[in-house]
Amino acid sequence: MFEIFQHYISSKATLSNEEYNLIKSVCILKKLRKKQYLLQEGDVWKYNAFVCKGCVRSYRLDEKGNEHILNFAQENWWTGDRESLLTANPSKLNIDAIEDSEIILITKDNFERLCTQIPALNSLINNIINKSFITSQERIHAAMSYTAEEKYIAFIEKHADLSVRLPQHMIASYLGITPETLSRVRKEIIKK
Amino acid sequence: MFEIFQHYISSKATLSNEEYNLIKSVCILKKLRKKQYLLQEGDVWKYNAFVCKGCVRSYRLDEKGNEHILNFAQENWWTGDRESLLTANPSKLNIDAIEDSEIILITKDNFERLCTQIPALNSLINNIINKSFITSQERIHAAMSYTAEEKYIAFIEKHADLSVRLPQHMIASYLGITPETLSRVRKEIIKK
DNA sequence: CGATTCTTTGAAAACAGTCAATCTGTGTGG
DNA sequence: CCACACAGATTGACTGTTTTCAAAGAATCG
Repeated sequence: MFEIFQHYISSKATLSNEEYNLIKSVCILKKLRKKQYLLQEGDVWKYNAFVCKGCVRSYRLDEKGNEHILNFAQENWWTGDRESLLTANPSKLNIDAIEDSEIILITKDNFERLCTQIPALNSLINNIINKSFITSQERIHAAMSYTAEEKYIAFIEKHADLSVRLPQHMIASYLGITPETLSRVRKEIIKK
Repeated sequence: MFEIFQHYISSKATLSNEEYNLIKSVCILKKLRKKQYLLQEGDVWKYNAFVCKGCVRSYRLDEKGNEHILNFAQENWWTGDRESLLTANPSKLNIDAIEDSEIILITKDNFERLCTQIPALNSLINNIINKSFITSQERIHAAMSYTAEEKYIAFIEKHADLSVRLPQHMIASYLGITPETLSRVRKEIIKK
C-alpha cells in the first residue's frame, strides 16, 4: 500500500530512499469498508490523508438533514478537513467511503516535521492546496452561472473517470441539484 | 504605502529590518482609479498583489456577458489570479477597482525569491492560501444549500464591513443572484 | 429471491429570473 | 447652482427552471 503513495510522490518529486523511509515510518494505514466513516461531524480532524485505493466523499448536512457533497477523493488524491486541521475546531464535515478503500494517514505533527525535513514534500503539498483552491474557484463560478444541464456536462467532461463509478444521486449532490433534476437532465441529453 | 504592507506583515510574523528592506526593494506601487482594471481577461497574471487602500473585485463573464464576482479584496487582503499565475495561462478573470485603490505588486519571480530568503513570508502566504481555500469551500456549501435570503444574511454577517461599501448589485453578483431578487430579499428582511 | 437502495416519472408548487417601467440619488457640465 | 444625465434600486407582472412530494420501476446486494 505504501508503494502506491511512494509511486505518487516519485511522480511529483525526487526523494532519496532515506526520505521515503522517513515518510513510511509515520504512515498509518487505514482500510475502510464501503459506507464506513473516516471522519464524522463534530470530531477534530488531525491528519493528512492520501487515498491509495477506492474512493471517499466529504459532505456536509444542512439544517433539513440534506447531504451536500463537497469533494470526492479517489486513488492518488488527498482528503480530510483542512479547516478542522488548521483551527482544531470540530469538523462540520463527514467523510465516508463510497467503495472499500485504503487510506494512508499522517498526523499533523508528523506531517509538519516531514515537511521541514523534506522541503520537496512541503512544496508538493503546497502545490496541491493551490490546485484545490483553483478548482474550488472554478466550482464557485459553475455553481453561480451554469444551469443544471451545464453543470452536469461540465462534470462528466472533467471527471469522466469518476462519473462512471459514482451513483447518480451523489453526482447530483455534488452539483447542488436534486437527483430528480439530474435524471431529467440526463434524459434531455440522451434525446439529442 | 509600504508602511501599510509592513504593518500587515508584522501582525503575522516577526521580520528583521533587512528583511523588510528586501521586500520593499521589489514592491511595485500601483494606484488605481475607480473602475480601472488591474487585470483583464486574456492577460497573463504575474504578480502577488496586496491591497493597501481601497477595494477591488475579481469577476468572470459568462457566455451571455453577465458578470459573476468571485472575490472582493479590501485593505490588507490579497488579490490576483492564482490560476494564471501558476499555469501562465491567459486569465479568465477581470479585476478592477471598486474604489480608488492603492496596490502593491510583487512579481512572481521576486516573490519566490523572497519566500526562499524569508521563510516566515513563505509560511504567511501559505497560510493565506489555506484560508482562501477554506473560505471557498464554505462558499460552495452556501451556494449549494442556501436560499437567496440565507446567502444574503450570511454575507452581511460575515462581511459587515464590506456590505456597507459595496453597491447592492455587486453583492447580488457575488451571491449568484440577480439584483432584483436581492432587492426583494432585503424588503422581506426589513419587514420582519 | 426478498429487501433495500437507486432511478425514473408525473403533477403541482416554489423560488428565482426576466423584462420593462418607475423611482432615487449622485455627480457633472453648462 | 440648477438641470440633466446616468447609474443604481425598486416594483410589478410574467416566465421558466428546479424543487417537492409521491409513486412506480430498475438494479443491486446479502
